[in-house]
Formats: sequence, C-alpha cells, structure tokens
Amino acid sequence: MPELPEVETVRRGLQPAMEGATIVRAETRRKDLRFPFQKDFVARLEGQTVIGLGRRAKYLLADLGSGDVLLMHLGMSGSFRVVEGVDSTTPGDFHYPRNEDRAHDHVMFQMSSGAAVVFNDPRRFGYMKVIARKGLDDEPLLKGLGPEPLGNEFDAAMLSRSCWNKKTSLKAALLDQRVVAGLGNIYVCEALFRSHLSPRRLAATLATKKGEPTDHAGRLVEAIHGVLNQAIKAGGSSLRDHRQTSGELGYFQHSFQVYDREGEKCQTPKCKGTVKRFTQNGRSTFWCPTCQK
DNA sequence: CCGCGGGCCTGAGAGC
DNA sequence: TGCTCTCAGGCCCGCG
Repeated sequence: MPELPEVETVRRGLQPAMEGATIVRAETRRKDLRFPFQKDFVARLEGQTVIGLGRRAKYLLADLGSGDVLLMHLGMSGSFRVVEGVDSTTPGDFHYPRNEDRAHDHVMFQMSSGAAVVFNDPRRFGYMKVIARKGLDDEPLLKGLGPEPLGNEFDAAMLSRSCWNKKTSLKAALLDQRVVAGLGNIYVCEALFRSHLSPRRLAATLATKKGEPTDHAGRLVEAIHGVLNQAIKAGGSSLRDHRQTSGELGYFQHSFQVYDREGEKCQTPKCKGTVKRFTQNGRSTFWCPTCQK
C-alpha cells in the first residue's frame, strides 16, 4: 500500500498521540509480522517516552528516551489507528467498537496521552524492530537507501548520476530504493506521466555521455516533487487499505492521471492518446504511449 | 556487483 | 451462491 505520501500522512497522524507521550503498555497479538518480533521487543518499549516521530523513505522511526529507535514499516497493507480516550490495561483488549473486525490488529501501544495506537496489517508484510540509535547508520534495512525525494540533495544532477550507468528501464530505476527512497508503483507511474517520459526509456538516458543531467532529469525531479507534495496534501491515496490514523480515507486517488486508469483518455492537453497498461518487472505500469517518450 | 523473478500473505473482484 | 483465478501502494533473497 503505502508509499512516501501515505507514510508521511500516517506519521503526521500519529504525532499528536505519540510525541512527548510515554508507552505505558505495548502488546503484540502474534509472534511475528513479516519477521518474528524480537524477544525483548515489548520490554524495550514499555516505559519509554517517544521523543520524536520521524520518517525515512517508507519507514517510520520513533525516537525513544532510552536511546533506542522503534522502526516501523507498513508493508503493503499496514495501517495505524489512533483511538482517543482509552486507558487499556487489560491484555488483549484493544478497546474499540466491538463490531469492528479485529482479526488483523497485531500491535497496540497504550500511550500516556490516553490514546491507544493500533497497528493493523492483513497481509503482514509490515514489520517493527527496535534498534539502538547509535547503530542506526549500520542498520541493514536502512543502509542502502538513496536520497529522500523531497530532500535538498535530491536534484537533477544527483538523479542522473545514479542512473547514468544503469542497464535497466527508467521505471525500474525509480522503483529502486537505492536510487531514490520512498517512491512506489503509483507515484512512479504518475511522475513519469507528468514528465512525459516513457517508463521503457533506459534510465541512463537521464544523463549525457559526460554524466551531465539531461533536461529529462530536471523535468522528472520536478514531477516527483509535484506529485508527492500534492499527494501528501490529500492525505495520500486510498485504494484498498490506506487510511489516515483517524480512519478517514486519503483522496489523492481521485487525482491519478494514469495509475489504475487503463483505457481512459489521456489527460495531457491536446493529446489524443489512451492510457495503456503493461507488466514491467512483474508490476503493472500505466502510461500514455502517445505523449510519454 | 547488478538485474530479474519468486515468494511472502490475505482479501477483493471478475468470470464461470 | 460459490468456486477458481488474478491481482494488489513492498521488499528480501537467491539465481545467473
């Protein structure tokens, strides 16, 4: 599910409930998500104050008073819900309406703010891990990540530099978290459409033979900035699973121009093309062959 | 080292 | 209605 805008939306939703509050009680309702929970997972969380809640690529990072960091990934179907005004002291009792489906609520944090933070993940591709803050730079999950697409260091020069020797398509390069960290299938399709670049184009064509950025690279960076910022403003995209922590849907899916719009007329002014779909590296690519070159 | 395809899970929706 | 098949916002791993 979640790409950078969805994760950022979740972070902003969790912030008021978690930042400055203490994790009074932590509970896991099964022994694993994508990976088994660490044996000391709960022990390292309980009693700890959340100093700050940050994001790196599609990871959420909660800074704890102990010097640990709680790392959280939503996988494909993970979501968080904040239930206000709850003081859940009974194990297994997550205190929400009894008629709600609780089958996939896997983790709960009872915060001293009086909010319960509940992690739900039907497919269980998500995961959580507690690591020492000083080991953050060596953490394998984070180590290979490329630049933040909305960060200062991500620009046309940087993008073309990491693409000039790639043997693969532009689509695959943008999905590669080592090139830029936080994009997924939706926003790659949308950014390529906005910059009129073909997903089939060789990634290396973002650079000249001398390694200078072509104007394609500049257009693409602008498109990535634009689509991510707009999606964050809209609270992300809700196709199946994504929810804001309030339970509200995001609404950027209504602004998709190509993703999930196979067969529709291309929205580029004056373009007579139709949105097509094909499979690239095992994933659906949506694009307009008429105006994306 | 790089790029690709398989696999991990469950659920929704299409087609029969 | 109910079965079977395909597909889904991600990413690790093993192969060539």
